[in-house]
Amino acid sequence: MRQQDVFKAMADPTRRAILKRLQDGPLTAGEIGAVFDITAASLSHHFAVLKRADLVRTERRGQYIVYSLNSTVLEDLARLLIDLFPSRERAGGKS
Amino acid sequence: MRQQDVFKAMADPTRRAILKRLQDGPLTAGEIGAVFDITAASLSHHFAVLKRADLVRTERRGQYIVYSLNSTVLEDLARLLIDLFPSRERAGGKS
DNA sequence: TAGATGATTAGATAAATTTCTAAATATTGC
DNA sequence: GCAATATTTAGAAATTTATCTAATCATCTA
Repeated sequence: MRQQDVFKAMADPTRRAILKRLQDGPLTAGEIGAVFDITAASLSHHFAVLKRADLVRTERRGQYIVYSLNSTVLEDLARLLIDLFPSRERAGGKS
Repeated sequence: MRQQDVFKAMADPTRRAILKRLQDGPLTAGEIGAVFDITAASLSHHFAVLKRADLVRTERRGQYIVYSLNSTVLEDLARLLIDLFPSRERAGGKS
């Protein structure tokens, strides 16, 4: 996981909304974009950022491109945050 | 938690490094900055961003200002990410 | 009170980001 | 092959961000 790419990707509200839309299953680019007041080109840029962070996977299906959530990266990110918690100095070194 | 502020704050590598430095306990601005190749002014900007996100708390101690980690926001953020996991459609609606 | 030290604020600049329009690419179906 | 549809790429404009220097504010100590 390229930490920087993932945090950068998560820093934009539109991209977080895209991920949320993908929670319930894969969607085509058009289906995702339908609810955003933004051009398809801008959407496509956001998809590229999410792909670079490996937060989404793509699969072409005929004319369409289907996006799906890659939750393992979300999991890694959550773990990383938890690892930032203050280490209560118990014997055995920093947890 | 202002989601946007928190994600924005986490998107910068210097700020993440600052948080990491605070894992083992509070530090003054100067102590934190000592390991970064950056001016005190720039550091101060980063502190402001972290404070706005409520990721750090400050306390003046004489000449110094002591920064400490506010882990509850990290916890909230981790939970938020976990809640983005695909909802395996079990009876009872989305988890 | 002055000088020194720690830290923030103000203002400027360079780089990155978001968004747009227009053009290009991929695929379907006639 | 051509037109229509779905999506991405290219290039430009506006905004935001990270950084710097210089100036200011707060506190300590002599």
